[in-house]
Amino acid sequence: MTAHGEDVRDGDGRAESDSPSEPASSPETIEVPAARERARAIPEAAVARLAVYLRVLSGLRDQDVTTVSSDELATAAGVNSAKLRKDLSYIGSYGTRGVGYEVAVLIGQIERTLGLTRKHSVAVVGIGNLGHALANYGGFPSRGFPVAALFDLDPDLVDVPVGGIPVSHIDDIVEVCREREITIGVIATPAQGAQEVCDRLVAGGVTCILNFAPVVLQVPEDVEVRKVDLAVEMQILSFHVARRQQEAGVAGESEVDGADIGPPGTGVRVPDEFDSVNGMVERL
Amino acid sequence: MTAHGEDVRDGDGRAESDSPSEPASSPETIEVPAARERARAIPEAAVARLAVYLRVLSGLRDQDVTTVSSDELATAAGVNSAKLRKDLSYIGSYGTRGVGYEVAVLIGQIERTLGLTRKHSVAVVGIGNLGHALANYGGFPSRGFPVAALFDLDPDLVDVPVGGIPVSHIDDIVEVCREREITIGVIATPAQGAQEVCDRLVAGGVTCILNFAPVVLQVPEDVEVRKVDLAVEMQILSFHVARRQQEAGVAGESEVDGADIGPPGTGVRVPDEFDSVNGMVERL
DNA sequence: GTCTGTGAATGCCTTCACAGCG
DNA sequence: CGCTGTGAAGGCATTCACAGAC
Repeated sequence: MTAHGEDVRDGDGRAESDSPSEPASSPETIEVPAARERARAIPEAAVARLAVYLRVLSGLRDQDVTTVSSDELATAAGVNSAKLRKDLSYIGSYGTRGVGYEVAVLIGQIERTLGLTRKHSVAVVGIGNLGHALANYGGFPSRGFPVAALFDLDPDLVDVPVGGIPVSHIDDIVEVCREREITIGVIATPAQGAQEVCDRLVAGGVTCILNFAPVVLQVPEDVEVRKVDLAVEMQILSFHVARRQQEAGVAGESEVDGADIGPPGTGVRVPDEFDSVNGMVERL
Repeated sequence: MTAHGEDVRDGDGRAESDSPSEPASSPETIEVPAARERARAIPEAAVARLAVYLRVLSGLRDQDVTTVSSDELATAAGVNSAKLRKDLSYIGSYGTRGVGYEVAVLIGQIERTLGLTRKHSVAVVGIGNLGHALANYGGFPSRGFPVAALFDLDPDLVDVPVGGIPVSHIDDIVEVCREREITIGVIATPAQGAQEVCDRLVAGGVTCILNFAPVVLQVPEDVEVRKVDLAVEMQILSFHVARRQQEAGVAGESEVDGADIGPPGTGVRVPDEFDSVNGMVERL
């Protein structure tokens, strides 16, 4: 999403996803600006796939491919061609019957639809392992997502530049986000601080949040949250392993080696919460 | 949804998601073992949420809460109570009418359903930032996901222990996975090597893969893949920013500052591919 | 003939609403 | 009377299948 969805969407939802996210539809707005309102009409699931098509198309462009059919593109993106055509139809008719799509045109239209023609300044909160990675990644700024602010709680980290940007203290989230016009906040903190951080980001004018902390964030309805939860992903995989084993004959009920995780339910209390797959995201 | 999601992914998401993932239903199998076949019947989206409920329930247990109603649990998990009850109904009837659910019982049943009563040895491939984080995270082994193998291409890393486990060379994936009975493979490499790595994991007997590389992996149908794609997540958020701005009056068409990302379609070629949000996952 | 674009059909998931148990 | 469990209804998303442009 999401899978997870995404979902949600779920994901995911995906998706998966699928994955995550809660659309919250407002049926009060009447159809008026037609063309402008089009965005509204694109299903969440389709939006997620458009991003995938965009990546594939970029790859094709790099190989100097100028034209592609729905079948080729669909295969490369891992979907069937009917779905792909329907997805593309939401953003308009840019193909040529009997031929296919022009790669450059399609890239342009998808970028426009996804709002990638505009800069989206990003703030990363929680400069642990993942935070570091995000801050250092050069592909972000070049793709329209400049990382413009970093935050952490640790005084030892404050003012230390990571990926060229000095880390600010969490207490300054609101004012720094306001100043630097941050639109997207990435929460890479442990579970405990996440809601607090989220509140501050929202107070600082951030309307979109990507949450790696294993908590369900409470936000006003005009704020969009997407969640990436490794614990959930692992457990979904676990479910599929289990299912497959059941199917493949009850005989295969091998408990691997006696090493049980402890009687579920009453079981041995585990250090703490899968909670933090996000602990993994903590200080290195 | 991420949500995987997909999304499933999404939604997701997704699924979800939402996200990600492709169920691939086989309608040939006839209903026979009823109870055993139950797992089959649980919707993918519900499985993702069960993992969320499990986390919330663990939190409640830690606070010594012994009983919880569908309403309380639903609120804490960020879903509505009808959905939660339906999800729980897929795994059986463990509530008490007029009262609610016993926390311990529910935890046990969800763990059983998700196959968490069994160990799932994990291999992490690509010991960059994210790989490091995963290898170091103590919550994995304690929750039934022992990280039992690490792989990287870099000779400088081979034999260096990370999180207590020495890194093996990518060339040895097949035999090491066989030996250590790895069931879940996590791909945290850049895009280029991902398919190759995936093939080796599969050859080594891995049936479930969590993929962080921005590529659509090709796998046999008996292998389950979940994808986590930051690029997609960011772009979905971007879409929502764009949509919101359109809604909030056309006037607000502020291009922030003239800094465009370059004419989409024909645009300035960007370093390379959002491709690797995964670059972020590369060597620190 | 090829391949896109799209109404119509199908199937999945969510939501409703209430019967039934404690 | 409260809260669970669940059939039935409704809403989305995917898939089908074909008309129409090239």
